[in-house]
Amino acid sequence: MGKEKWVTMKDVANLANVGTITVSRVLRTPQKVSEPKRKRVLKAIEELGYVPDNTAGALSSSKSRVFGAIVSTINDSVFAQTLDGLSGTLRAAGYELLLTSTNYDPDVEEDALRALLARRPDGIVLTSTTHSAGVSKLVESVSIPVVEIWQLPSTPLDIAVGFSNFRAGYDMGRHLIDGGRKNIAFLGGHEPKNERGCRRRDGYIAALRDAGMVPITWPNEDQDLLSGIELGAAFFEGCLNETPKIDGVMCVSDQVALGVLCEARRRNVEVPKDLAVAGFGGFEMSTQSGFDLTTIEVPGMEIGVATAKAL
Amino acid sequence: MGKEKWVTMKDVANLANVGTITVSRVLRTPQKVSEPKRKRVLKAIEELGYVPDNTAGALSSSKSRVFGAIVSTINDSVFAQTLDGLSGTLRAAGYELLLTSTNYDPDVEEDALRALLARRPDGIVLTSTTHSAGVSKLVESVSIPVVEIWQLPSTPLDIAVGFSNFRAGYDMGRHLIDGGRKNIAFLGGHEPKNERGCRRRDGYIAALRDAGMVPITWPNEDQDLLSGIELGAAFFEGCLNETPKIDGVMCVSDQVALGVLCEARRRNVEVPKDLAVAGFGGFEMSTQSGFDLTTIEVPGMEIGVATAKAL
DNA sequence: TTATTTTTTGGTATCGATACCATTCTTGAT
DNA sequence: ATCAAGAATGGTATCGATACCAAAAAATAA
Repeated sequence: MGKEKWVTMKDVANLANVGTITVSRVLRTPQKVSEPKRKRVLKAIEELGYVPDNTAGALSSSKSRVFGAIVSTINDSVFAQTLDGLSGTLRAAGYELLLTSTNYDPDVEEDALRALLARRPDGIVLTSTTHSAGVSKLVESVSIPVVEIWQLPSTPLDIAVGFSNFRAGYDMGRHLIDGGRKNIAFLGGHEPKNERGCRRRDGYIAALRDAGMVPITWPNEDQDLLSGIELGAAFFEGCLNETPKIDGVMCVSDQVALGVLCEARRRNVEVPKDLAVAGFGGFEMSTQSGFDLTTIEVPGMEIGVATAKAL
Repeated sequence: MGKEKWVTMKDVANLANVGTITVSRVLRTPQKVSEPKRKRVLKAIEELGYVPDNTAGALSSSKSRVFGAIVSTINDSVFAQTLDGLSGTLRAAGYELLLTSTNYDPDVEEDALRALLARRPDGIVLTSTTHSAGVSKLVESVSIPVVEIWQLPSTPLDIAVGFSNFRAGYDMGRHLIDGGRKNIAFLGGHEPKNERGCRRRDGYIAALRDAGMVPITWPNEDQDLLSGIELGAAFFEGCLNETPKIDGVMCVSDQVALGVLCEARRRNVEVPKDLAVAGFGGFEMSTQSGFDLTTIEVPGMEIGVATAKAL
């Protein structure tokens, strides 16, 4: 067993002695079918173990009940939260999520988008806001909702759900300044691939400039590595070597911030007395006791849910 | 702009002055089409911005080029790694990943599976190994490959890729015993929903029994909360109150282990002098300096890749 | 009772691409 | 020059569900 063909709607219709269309209606608009027939059909479905074929349905109704999402990486707790929220909400509404990750590679984005569009999704979620010309063109030629999340772009393609990274960076900068820190550095975020991180850095720079302070950023060369704990430690080390009097650091992410905390401990730098550390992301660890880490929490779940509703 | 219908294969065929089937061949089996025609077709595709409709293709060829995955949660770095590997490998081969998360709820699994099957995927990936009768029945009636990952089940449904959680728990238990620890506790893992964690605990228990030691587990009541850092701290606190002489703890996950480390720091318990801490998962943080945490790394990426290859 | 509306039901065309078969065009061998 | 074998190409049926329209049945009004 297990090698038979799929049971079709016709099989169900035959067994229940009704037209195929009636079976379709039992599944999509049950209120339009009379009680006795509906029961017969449901019984037949149960008996045959019928599983509807959505690809066929999508073809004729041009409603695939699938949403496509393109994320830079799944391996990031905040993205993951967003996706969990998105996927849960969508499934509750009878939709499924088709997921693709690009690993921060914009070239991949276009391919991924093509592949996604080939499935004729009812909507698309993008998590980056700098798009190649090809991507923009594709998106424009499509008549389905496109939601950009995680950063409010200046020129949204269609719909956007999220928050301003610039603003987040600015606010955190102010927070440290208000806390009396004199030499505040920003770690990470020079990677041109991480658009959102760069925006936060820009916000930080603006905050310091507005306060008449000198921004210190590290690293200042193009950097291929993604943010991680090890990187955080390395960044901090490098930054300290250059500017030893740092008393506050703001990190592009919580992971980097944790790296800084580790390195600080190793060097016997007391947090928060000698050093204030700020992160970003609301990574679970950060909010837990034992660490003096200020962080900006991102309501990932909420963003996911809001996105789903927007669609 | 943006509101027209989709360009179809026929449009392309007309423009290029060939039959629709030729267009199809240019995309699927280019070597069967002569050079000049192929060029004409490609040019027409480019010009019209044609994006093939895979739902239609899936219908006629019964090959959807989509794989379905059901995971308990995306919000777990190891799952995320696995999914990243899986998705990347699949996309390279021209497949897409349809993702669903169940939040550890077995009732949801069956619904999710149904919804997935409705898309007629070419294969399915499951990350739990205890299935409801409905799930098993569905899987058996299907003639596509089903891969169970992350735990080797005693009676695999179809294909299984992964490792033995029991063995992992046993080995870690031995490791602590060999390290000279006398009072080793296992934290977490009593949640009946987390099958894999329970297996690791069983392994731990077996290791201690084999060494003539008394296993200590905590908590011992059913526990709905999932593993997290905060929980780790709470577990450790509770466990210490009951059995103060603990000198080694083994945690169901790295998150829990980190919680223990935080709590230990707060109580001035020195790690690893007074206390050895072991985790599970290869969570990035764990392997980083600043913490004396032994962990079992799970090659998530490799599992993902291996799974993709198995399909 | 008859006319009229409303509900229920089924037939048939259709969505867009691919499988299968038939046809035409090459190319090389005899 | 003639034929065979193979490559290139197109026509048509098909996948399984839904849209659309028409027919039948039931309910309501006159």
